[in-house]
Amino acid sequence: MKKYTIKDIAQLAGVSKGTVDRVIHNRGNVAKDVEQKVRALLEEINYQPNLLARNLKNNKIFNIGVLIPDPEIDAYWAVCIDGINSALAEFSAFDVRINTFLYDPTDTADFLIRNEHMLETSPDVILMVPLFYKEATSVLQHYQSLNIQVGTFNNQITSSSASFIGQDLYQSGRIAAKLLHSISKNGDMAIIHIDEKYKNAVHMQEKEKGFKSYYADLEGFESSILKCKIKYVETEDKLRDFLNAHPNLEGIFVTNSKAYHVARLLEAEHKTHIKLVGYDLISQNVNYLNSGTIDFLIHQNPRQQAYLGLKYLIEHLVFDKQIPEKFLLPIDIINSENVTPFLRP
Amino acid sequence: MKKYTIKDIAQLAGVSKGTVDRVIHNRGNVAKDVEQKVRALLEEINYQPNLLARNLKNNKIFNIGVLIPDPEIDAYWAVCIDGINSALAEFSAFDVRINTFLYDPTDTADFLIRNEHMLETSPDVILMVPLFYKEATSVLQHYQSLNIQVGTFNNQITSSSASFIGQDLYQSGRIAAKLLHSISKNGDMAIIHIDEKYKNAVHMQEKEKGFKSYYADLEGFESSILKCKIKYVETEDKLRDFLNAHPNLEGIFVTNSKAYHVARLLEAEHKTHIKLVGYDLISQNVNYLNSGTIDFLIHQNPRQQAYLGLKYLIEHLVFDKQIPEKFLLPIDIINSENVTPFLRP
DNA sequence: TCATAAATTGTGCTCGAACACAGTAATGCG
DNA sequence: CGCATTACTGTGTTCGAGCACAATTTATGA
Repeated sequence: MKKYTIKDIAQLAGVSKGTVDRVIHNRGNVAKDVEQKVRALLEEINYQPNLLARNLKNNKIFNIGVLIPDPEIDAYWAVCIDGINSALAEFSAFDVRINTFLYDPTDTADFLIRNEHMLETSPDVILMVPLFYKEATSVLQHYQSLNIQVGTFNNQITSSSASFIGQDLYQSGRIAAKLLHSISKNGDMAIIHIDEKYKNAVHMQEKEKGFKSYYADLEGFESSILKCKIKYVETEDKLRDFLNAHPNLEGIFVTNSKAYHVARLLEAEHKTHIKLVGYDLISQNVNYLNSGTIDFLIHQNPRQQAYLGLKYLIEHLVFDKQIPEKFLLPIDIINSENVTPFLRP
Repeated sequence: MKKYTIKDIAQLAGVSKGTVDRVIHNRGNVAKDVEQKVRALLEEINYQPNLLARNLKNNKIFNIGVLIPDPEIDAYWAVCIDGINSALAEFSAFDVRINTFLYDPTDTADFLIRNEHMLETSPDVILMVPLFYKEATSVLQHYQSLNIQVGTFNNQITSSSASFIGQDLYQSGRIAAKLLHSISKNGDMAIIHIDEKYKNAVHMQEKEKGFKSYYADLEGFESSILKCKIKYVETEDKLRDFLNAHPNLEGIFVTNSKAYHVARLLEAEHKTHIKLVGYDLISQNVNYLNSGTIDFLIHQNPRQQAYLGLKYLIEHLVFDKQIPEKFLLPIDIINSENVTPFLRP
């Protein structure tokens, strides 16, 4: 009934706990027959070391480096801080310290600078959002050569061996399509990419592919899928032109968190009959969700991504647990009626 | 930088660790001035005991009793077992044992019998699904008098002080209404209660209220909200009659996991144009979701409910953490495109 | 004043794993 | 054979909290 300890096994094998310990850690200096005997016993009773005792002894202060975009510059990242704090609170029993470094999500140079700063704190493991593919790739490679475990979220750097937590972007595009299809069957559909200052091109392309694949699979869909790329600065005018140029438009899919720009325009132009699906529960979007101009939002759950990322790293440090190489969160569909619980900290 | 230990505080206060320990645990026998001094120090440096060390010493085997409906009788509960196992795996570092007792969800007497069996294992804490209000109330009262902490999920027994994890049923009714409203605007709506053998009447009523409240808040909704109560045994015929009696029906809301019965009939009667929203990701429902006959399912997340319930109890036992009195999970909207990740174990 | 009780404080052991180091047995070699 | 080297094994300390018990100081009463 009670859990077996090293002492128990030593007794059963008729040796001392030192010997059992040597076997467990493959530290040699054990006679072959004794080793086999002990190993057989360990196997038989499925010995699990007491992690509390192990960790009590190795009472190391773990230092975790966190490198994420600055929420002051893009509010999307604010909830990540919550997620990180949740994970920290959960493991407050252990001596885990974090150093958070915020970088400007519009500035690749800043990313590299902050990364240098982080490196100076000599972190044991690292959690980061690798927004910039090229820069992140080399940075991640560097960490691999330093043998520092890195967890990433939001953006997957496929060239790297770092663990990743995020969502299936292709599938989320399909979900958007399914939602638009279920609320407006006949007219044209538009995919609108509103460019952010930093390159999220891969993100948006994946979503577009998913969106298109849904309609391609559909039998009997006669209307067309339009596409519109807009630079952040020219949003208003170009969007208005686009809307006027396509009077048959019935649904719009905005591939990032900027759906509120479209919503604002739809209200101004009295075209709120056009269905609108976007991403992310930032306050501007939620307002338009509640007013009915945005119909659905897809929740990328950055809070949970950060939380899980940190949790996996801590459990790896503290309990030697394996970090899943890739974990895709379920994709939440949000409308005005279920949004509230998703907003709480 | 390093975490403070009792020894550190003792040194700072110029006393022995025994005295500090007495202050921390209010065990008295400490001079008033010394106590104040130590207390001030504890406050100042925000002393947090090393939970590893604490738990290493108190190496007690915790015994958790779990009382839930038998998944063999109602498959809905199968995922709860997964959730429980997840929580156990997460805390495998601690000596936490569970004894699971499965009761027949159609049989109040069986609930009481299994409860007796559980009681015989003298559990430290209990996790249960209190399906039957009357029986559960008295059982919970008994546990309260025995000073055994109980966590409940799925069904809230308002008369009890046991902690509860579940969902806002009223709100989930509103969500169903919003979904149906967004995919079919003009025709009549029906709320269908398919009676299960056990009384989930409160559940279904709350959902109905929420559903109605959504349409009541709506301006310019002219059609009617119909209602249909069906006993499990008479499903087919009565449903068919109901459908034929209401040719203007455009949407159906099934208030429990039995939407697949309606879906089967809709397919048989070639009335799949009628929109259908139901509950729970059981395989029959998921099949109809994928075939398109069910449009949305609302996910009550029983797996997460069980997981969280057990997690809270374990953290209470192991870390003395407070158990939230009531925790309402966010309500997930599921369609055919986002269902897959929600099904994994 | 001194014995004794009461109040207060300090010491030392425990939990289980990890590891350093001491101890013992076996073998090699001149 | 004797001494050294290797091969193996056992002992004891550490981590931090908790608690029993010993030790010390202070108060009380005759």
